[in-house]
Amino acid sequence: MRDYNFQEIEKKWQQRWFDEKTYKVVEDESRKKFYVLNMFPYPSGAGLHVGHPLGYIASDIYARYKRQQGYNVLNPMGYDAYGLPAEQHAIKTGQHPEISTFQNIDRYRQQLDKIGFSFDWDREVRTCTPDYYKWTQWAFVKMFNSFFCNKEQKAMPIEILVEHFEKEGTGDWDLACSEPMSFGADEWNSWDDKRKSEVLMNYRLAFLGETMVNWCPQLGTVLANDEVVNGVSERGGYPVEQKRMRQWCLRVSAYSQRLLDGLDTIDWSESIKETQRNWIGRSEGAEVQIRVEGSDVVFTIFTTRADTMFGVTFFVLAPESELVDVVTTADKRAEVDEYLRYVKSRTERERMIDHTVTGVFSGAYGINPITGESCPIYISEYVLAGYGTGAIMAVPAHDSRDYAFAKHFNLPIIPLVEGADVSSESYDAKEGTVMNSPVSPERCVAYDGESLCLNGLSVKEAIAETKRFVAAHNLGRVKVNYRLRDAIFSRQRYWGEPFPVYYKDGVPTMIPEHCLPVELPEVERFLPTESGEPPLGNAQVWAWDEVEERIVDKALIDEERVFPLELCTMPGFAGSSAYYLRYMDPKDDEALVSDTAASYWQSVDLYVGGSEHATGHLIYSRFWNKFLFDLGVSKCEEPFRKLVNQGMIQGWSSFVFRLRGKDTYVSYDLLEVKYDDAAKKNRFFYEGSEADPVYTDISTVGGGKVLDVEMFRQWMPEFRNAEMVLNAEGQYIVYQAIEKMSKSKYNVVNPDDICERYGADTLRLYEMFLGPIEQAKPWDVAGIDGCHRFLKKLWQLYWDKEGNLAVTDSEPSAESMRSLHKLIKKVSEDIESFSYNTSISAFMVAVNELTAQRCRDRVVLEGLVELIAPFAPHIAEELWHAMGHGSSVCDAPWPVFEERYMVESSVKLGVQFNGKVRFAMDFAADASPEDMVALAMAAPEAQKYLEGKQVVKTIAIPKRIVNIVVK
RNA sequence: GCCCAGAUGGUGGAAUCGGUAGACACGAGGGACUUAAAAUCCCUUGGCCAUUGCGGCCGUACGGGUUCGAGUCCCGUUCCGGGCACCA
Repeated sequence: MRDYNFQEIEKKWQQRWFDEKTYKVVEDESRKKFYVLNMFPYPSGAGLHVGHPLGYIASDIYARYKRQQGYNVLNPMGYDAYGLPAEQHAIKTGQHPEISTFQNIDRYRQQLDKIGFSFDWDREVRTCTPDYYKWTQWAFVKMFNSFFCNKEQKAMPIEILVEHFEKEGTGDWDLACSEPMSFGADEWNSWDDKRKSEVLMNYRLAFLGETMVNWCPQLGTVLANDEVVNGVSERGGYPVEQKRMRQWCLRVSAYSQRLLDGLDTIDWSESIKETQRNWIGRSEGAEVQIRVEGSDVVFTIFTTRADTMFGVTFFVLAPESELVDVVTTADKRAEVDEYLRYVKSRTERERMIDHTVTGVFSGAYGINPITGESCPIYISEYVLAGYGTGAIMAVPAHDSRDYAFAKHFNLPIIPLVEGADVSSESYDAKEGTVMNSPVSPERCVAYDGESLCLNGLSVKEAIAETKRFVAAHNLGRVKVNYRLRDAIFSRQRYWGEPFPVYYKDGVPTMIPEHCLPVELPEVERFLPTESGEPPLGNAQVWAWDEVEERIVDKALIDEERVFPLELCTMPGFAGSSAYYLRYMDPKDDEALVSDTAASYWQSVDLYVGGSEHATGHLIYSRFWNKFLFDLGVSKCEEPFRKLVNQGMIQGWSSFVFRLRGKDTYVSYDLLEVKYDDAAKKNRFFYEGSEADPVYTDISTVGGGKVLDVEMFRQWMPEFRNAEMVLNAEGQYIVYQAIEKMSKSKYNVVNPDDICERYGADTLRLYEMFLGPIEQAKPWDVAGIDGCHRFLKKLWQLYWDKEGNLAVTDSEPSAESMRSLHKLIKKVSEDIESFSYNTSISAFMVAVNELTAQRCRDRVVLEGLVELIAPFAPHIAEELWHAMGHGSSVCDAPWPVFEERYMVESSVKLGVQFNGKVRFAMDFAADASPEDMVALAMAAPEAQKYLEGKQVVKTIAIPKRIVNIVVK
């Protein structure tokens, strides 16, 4: 017997793959390409845990499978190296974040190398290196120099817009913008450069905008919408407040429709597409102009329920709306100001949780253009400034929020749908027949002799009719609104891409493309400056010399040629938005990606990563790609054709219980557990005194939740002299809970330890065997022995008792060939559908069958190695070479399934009577339904079901089923 | 509240087209080998009844329906997970 020495085998082949650059890939027009990509990791200080490789293994299997099928497979890896943890580490230790980041990257690389991935490391990218972020800055400059035409639905160079303005002013062009503007050519031509640049800012895809932002005081920076969860920061959980600030933004909203439409063309899970659809939040409606009574002021409201205009009893403005100031009457000023102060005092989180009705009357009235009636204008925080126009018409009968407001302020409620009972709640459904629209003919204004009447129509018809009426008589327009907002692109941080921007007389100006990259300057301190500037304010050499085109000392700033540079840096998603394009051509100095490389690789065929990026990276990346597609750089409208979301692997956290104020720890089974309703958690008591749960490292806990007391005492000094209260069996039982793997929870399982003990191939197999790839599951080491045993059995197929290769060139038996081809079929199908867990089961069955058959035939055993190679590449490589092959098994052809080996002379089928299976019997494989029925009825087992009964019906499907219905 | 995805043994999970439910693995129990342990191998393992007779009944969250036949399709209910949420 030859032992399966996995440590030796894996070390040997990993070295060979490295030395021979087995996984290096080059463009080759003669072969079909396939692009596999993992979401690249942020290299954290905690290193890799067993959850990280899950997706990498799944995609590696697919990549290796495709390569064996003859595809030219691109399977790169890199690092998302900019991030907050490295900066916070730097603030704490004074060490430059680049040092700790690069250390972490080295550690990741070592850990990844032990698992045997087929990455082409020559294509590695790191978002924090200047040769990489040069292209992040470049894309930003391109966005700055672009506008978006709504009619063409694409980005175009800003020069075209300037030319248009010079000739026609705004004209009839429909443009994506921050604020709608209207001016003539004369007006434009009369403006100075500063004014022109301000106006252009309204249209640029990367623009400096004065907007409400999520400001996080604790982090000292603004955050994008997807970085704020439940009103607190995603990282750290700090409160977030709304603040008006001048920030760089990306006009992601311009691409709303394309981002939505693209979802129908890509192979992503329905749930993640739905998440993105929600996030984009398209709603079709109408904008209607409302004139303020007794003045020329006109404001616009947005509604999706145009049909309810006859039920409007008041209007509401968002407290942040500029209109508040305009409409408020003198006598209400004090009240309104007080209300605005109250709104400002509330945090985003308070506003989200607490929905009590608040608001104030502005003193003004708006005229409903349909009824001609005046309704009071209120100000309330339930109307959001950032959506629609920041103003609404309130229809309490058919909107629950308006209803609550109307009840609170005693405003009238007019029902508009037949049979709707609005005595205790609003009727929000868009169903039913419209009435009261109008109540009487005189309560309706005629335009050009036509007045609106909706009575008798269905709600849906009424919506369409009102939209038509409003548009036809210039009372407003049909409008599509999106919830998706522009991305705030500035971060008041150090460890990120610097902006290629300087301020010339306060006008933001791009640094010329040929001067990129603008490298991140050195600073003394990574904290904001004393005057409150972002950390880059600490940099001394941080000013732009326009004549010499280089970065110079700040002290040289003058009015002619040296100007201050932007102090903010770009957010985390900047570097991760186009990295898949850079992998195609990572060393190119002339372009983000060369035209040839982009044309060859097109887009990512398979993208694997976590679903937590659904509203962040996966939206930004699609936006970024669409922009680059408009530029002609990217060759595909969508960057990721197929997306697979791997589930998180959770850890088992273990707790011991410390008596409050003592160094005594009580076994879990001795405690009394009480549920505290107020705190919504369990509390634990021992002999009347309370015990607090304390994390203990999972390595201190053995099977059966028994704590190794000695190990526990040695684990941390604070437990050295711990007194342990044991149960009757003399054991200390811990409490365990499933949580996300995290360093601070001491529940991290490290892949290195598994590789050490069982080998990388076992780890790969086991992670895939754990269950469906998309599903979250706790890491449970218990099952790993099964996968390890399987590899040992596989190994034994190839060696005889003396340890020599046992493979022979004999003619394989029909049953061995059947076992093999059954496996080929199953595994090929499973890989295509990412059902790796079931293909591993199929391998186990096949190996058991071949062992029982004492199969030694080369044809079968080589086929087996070819099939297992993507899953367990090390053992496959070893066996492949042992069987006399010189080249790597990763270039071995993928076996082709042949139906002829599956042919069986007979099939075993269940025979049913009245739909229940009663017995099984053999039928000829080509038996006709009639023969099958006859044979089944003649069988001795059948007699007791036929006895005294009449056959009503027979159903027989060859190779499937025989059913006989009797009565 | 709206949208999406789920619920199968002690556990992870199979059943890909409506056709023998529980593959495969873990755990558990029993046995072989061994001084012993580890390793390895064999048997049993959804529930209940019968187990000196090869068998019977029930069973895929719950209640209905379609069908010769339903884990799978349809209607309703409950529960768990995820997303969105004063978005007009």
